[in-house]
Amino acid sequence: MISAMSQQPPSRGQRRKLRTRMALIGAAQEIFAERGDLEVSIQQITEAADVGFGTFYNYFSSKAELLDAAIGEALEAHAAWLENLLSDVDDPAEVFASSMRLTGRLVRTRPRIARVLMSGRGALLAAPYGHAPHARRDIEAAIAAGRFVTEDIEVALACTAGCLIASMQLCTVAPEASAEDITDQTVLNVLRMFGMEDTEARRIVTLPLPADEPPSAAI
Amino acid sequence: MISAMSQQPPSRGQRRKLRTRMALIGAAQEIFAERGDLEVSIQQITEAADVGFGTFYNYFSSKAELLDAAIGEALEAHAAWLENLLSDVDDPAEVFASSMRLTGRLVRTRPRIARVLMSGRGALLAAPYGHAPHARRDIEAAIAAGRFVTEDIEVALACTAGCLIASMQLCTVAPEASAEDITDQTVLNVLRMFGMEDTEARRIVTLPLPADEPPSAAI
DNA sequence: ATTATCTATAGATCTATAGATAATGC
DNA sequence: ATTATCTATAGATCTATAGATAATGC
Repeated sequence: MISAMSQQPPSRGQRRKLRTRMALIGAAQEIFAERGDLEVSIQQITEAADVGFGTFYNYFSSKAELLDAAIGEALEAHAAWLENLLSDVDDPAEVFASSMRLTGRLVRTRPRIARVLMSGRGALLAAPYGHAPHARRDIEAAIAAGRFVTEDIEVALACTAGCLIASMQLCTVAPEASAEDITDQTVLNVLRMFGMEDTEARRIVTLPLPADEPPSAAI
Repeated sequence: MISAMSQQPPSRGQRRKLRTRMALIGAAQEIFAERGDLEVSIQQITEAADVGFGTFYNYFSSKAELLDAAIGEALEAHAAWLENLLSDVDDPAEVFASSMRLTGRLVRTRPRIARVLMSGRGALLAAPYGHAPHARRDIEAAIAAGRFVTEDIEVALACTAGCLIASMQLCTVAPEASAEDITDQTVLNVLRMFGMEDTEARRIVTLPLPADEPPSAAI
């Protein structure tokens, strides 16, 4: 493939293209996070991204296409961020729980990316990319290690995503509530759902979390 | 209040107004269920509802207002349907579980209303109307009866809604899967989340359900 | 007579493209 | 010389309203 052959560092032009693309995606993420929907004109998007109107069509052929790219980018950045923060944790149950706890806290620490993850058309743990495959792998490893019990892993994954997104929405509508408390309570509920005994579940949701660095400069 | 004073049966004109209003709401529900969003012109809505274009503005001043009314109507109809079907069940844990099991099955039996409930801006169990207050009351009664254990009822309600909606979405993307199995597995997970012991939880999710009559003629 | 509904349309968008300008690569 | 970006605009929407028509109530 051409991309595998050209191992040159990206030229100035390629960097410029990437910057323009990310400006459009970033503007879309911001608008999507604020209004929950892309009910804006392409002109408003290009203005927010500070690029010429016609430039939009050099990158995307419709608003929906930009929206998909914006959600996909947020999911990938989120997965990479978690992967990086938790790379040295061995216990899959702990990786699973800490990933949820870190994600829930984003509602306060990085509200825009949190809103994209929440809305993201329910793709947070259902998509075949982003963090979803990691979460599935953690659940399977925890089952193999005898730490989780569940009958159907697809249903378990859906319930996990549903609990997390719903509790993030709860944090959003109650701005004065503690997102840490709500999130950790949610994770405790999920661990109980997986048949984990109470003392061990409580230990896992009170472990110290790694320092929360922004997932990417994009959003 | 005037509405309390006028106990006359509705006149022909009032019935006509209600019909027109419900035609608009029904068309919006249908379109919303199909596309997941109201990205349609008012003209297309009025055409689907088979009313004149200008009539729209006799009832709603914007598309968003119609959308809110459409979601609210679906939530109310759904709550009334469950209330009616389960009115003679005493055990709150059973009412709670059967409500979830009936709702999940709507994905197959009444896909349009199911999609409105799923999308409904996460309001299925978070709104101050519809089925949400009933579910909260059932959880509280089950706690009082010592059948459920949970630390925070708001979080518990959010997790319940999240699991149900996520599993309904799972049923939607896997049309060949058994919605009964997925839904009952989900309810089992939720009951486990509420600290219910396994044998009792399994008994409750295998109880016979009342016959599934449509919630209303509107959708 | 009153009230709801329909038809027609003005004015305000919004999209997609064509052609001009600016930046990059050799 | 090539490629990306910008500006300007034609054509196609879409919204909101005004005025005409049809249905209801007395």
